[in-house]
Amino acid sequence: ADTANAIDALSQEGATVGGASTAREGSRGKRGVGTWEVVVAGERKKQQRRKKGKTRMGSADDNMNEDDNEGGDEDDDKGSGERGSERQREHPFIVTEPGEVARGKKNGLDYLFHLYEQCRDFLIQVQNIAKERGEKCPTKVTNQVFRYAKKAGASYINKPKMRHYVHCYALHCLDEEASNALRRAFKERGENVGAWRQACYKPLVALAARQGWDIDAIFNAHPRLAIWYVPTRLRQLCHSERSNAAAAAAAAASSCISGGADHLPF
Amino acid sequence: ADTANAIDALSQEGATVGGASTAREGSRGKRGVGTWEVVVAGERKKQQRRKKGKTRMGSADDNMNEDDNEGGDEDDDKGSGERGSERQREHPFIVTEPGEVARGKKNGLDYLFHLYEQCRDFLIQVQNIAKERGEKCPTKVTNQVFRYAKKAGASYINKPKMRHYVHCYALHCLDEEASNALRRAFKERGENVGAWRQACYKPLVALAARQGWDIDAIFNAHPRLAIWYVPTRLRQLCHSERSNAAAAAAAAASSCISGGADHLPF
DNA sequence: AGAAGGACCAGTGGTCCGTA
DNA sequence: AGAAGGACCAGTGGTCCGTA
Repeated sequence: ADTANAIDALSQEGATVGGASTAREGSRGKRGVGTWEVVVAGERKKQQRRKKGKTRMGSADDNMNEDDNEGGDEDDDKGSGERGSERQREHPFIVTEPGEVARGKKNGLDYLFHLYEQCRDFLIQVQNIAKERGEKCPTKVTNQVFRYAKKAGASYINKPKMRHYVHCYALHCLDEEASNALRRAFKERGENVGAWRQACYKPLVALAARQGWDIDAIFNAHPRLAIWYVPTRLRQLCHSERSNAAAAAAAAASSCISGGADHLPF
Repeated sequence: ADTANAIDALSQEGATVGGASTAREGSRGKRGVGTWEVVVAGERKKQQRRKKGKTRMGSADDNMNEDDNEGGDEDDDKGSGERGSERQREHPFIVTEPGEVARGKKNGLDYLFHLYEQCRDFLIQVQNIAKERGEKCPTKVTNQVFRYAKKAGASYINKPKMRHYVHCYALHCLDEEASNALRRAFKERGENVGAWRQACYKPLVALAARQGWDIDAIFNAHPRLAIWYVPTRLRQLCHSERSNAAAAAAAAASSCISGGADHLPF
């Protein structure tokens, strides 16, 4: 449901930002999640692939039949212009409301969340290949999945970025209302993405408090979230907040037992 | 049930092999699974600990309160004899019947399986510490667990050994009748441990065939087995055997359809 | 300044092979 | 020879910090 929503939002963004985007649509559209990529590709220069010496073999991320290397239905690394040019970075994110299109050289939060859905698609593909081959099958988005995504042409997906915003995606999955409200509030106040990202922790910790503090269980209970590692920072916040809550509860109980606040006041 | 059985068997073995074993019983017995260790310790020389330069901090395997470093209720590394002597290896395993005591400088298979139960105990301790501290909590017997076991004094537990025999333990868990029968047969024929170990694969693959070939699901469905990684070799055997079975089934269907065996006979 | 991501690092899963 | 396990190695999870 929200995936379709995100794609809708971006197809608009595509119309707004687009331009030279149709050129790569053929090769990118194959995976069925092509709409977003086109937009970004419109701004992105040809990436130079940095092949290391060794060619690893035998894992699900290799031997992607002909989707790898552009399949030949388009110009590939050598043979076209812009050979020496560095790959452009993705546009930075800005805080957008749900459904809102980012203007200028920016990306919106619907697009951010859509990247998580794409990673899920890539994971499912890696899992299917692994099962077919009788190899061990990842349950999480691992390095292997990021490598697979890159080989599949989704060069705008990378581990540091995805890990950076996992807890934001978690809030979006677990309490979309709260997530949407937070986005609107931070957009209104003109906050930057970093501030919004920081603010996502608090409602998540509150949610964990209501559900017994087990943040791993909370992630695992949600099918789209279960494939993501719980971020260290979120785990730490839940832990220390639980300790605080327990200490406060103990203090309250103690003051109750002693019949007032005049006995061991800390 | 079978753990108690194993411990019974060993307390006999202790009486047989024992001797200088009581000396370490105090420090080893703490964990409640001390009986086996005593036997082995009777033959083992003081181990010299090889402390590497860096002292890692902050994980559940560190800071074992005073169980570490022998707690001072006995002589520790420095200060007693046998300082320079190398640690003795464990006695090699021999094929024993269920309940049978290994004679001489050998260990029996009940003892082998007991080591898996001990690892499980160590995992549970590591998990409890991790939960307490709000750190990520292992679901499998990881390097961290082996490190913890070593620090807890169980120096006879090591990763290569445990991984080597996992599938033997799996058969013991999943079909104890078949496992026992195999042990008796191989003991009778005077086979060595390597031959018995190899032979454990076949009944496991047959069991997997009956349950839809998903060896991961089979491991995960068993509470004591779920904490062990599926051995690569076992996974490979299940995969290739499934392929063979599928090919055979296809050939049978094909010969059925063609009404005989005169059409594409391979 | 705020942000994206290449690249590094400590510790992992896996098991080989020098050892006894 | 058969077997135990120290120690190595490729690829992991995690994220810093040089880059734009």
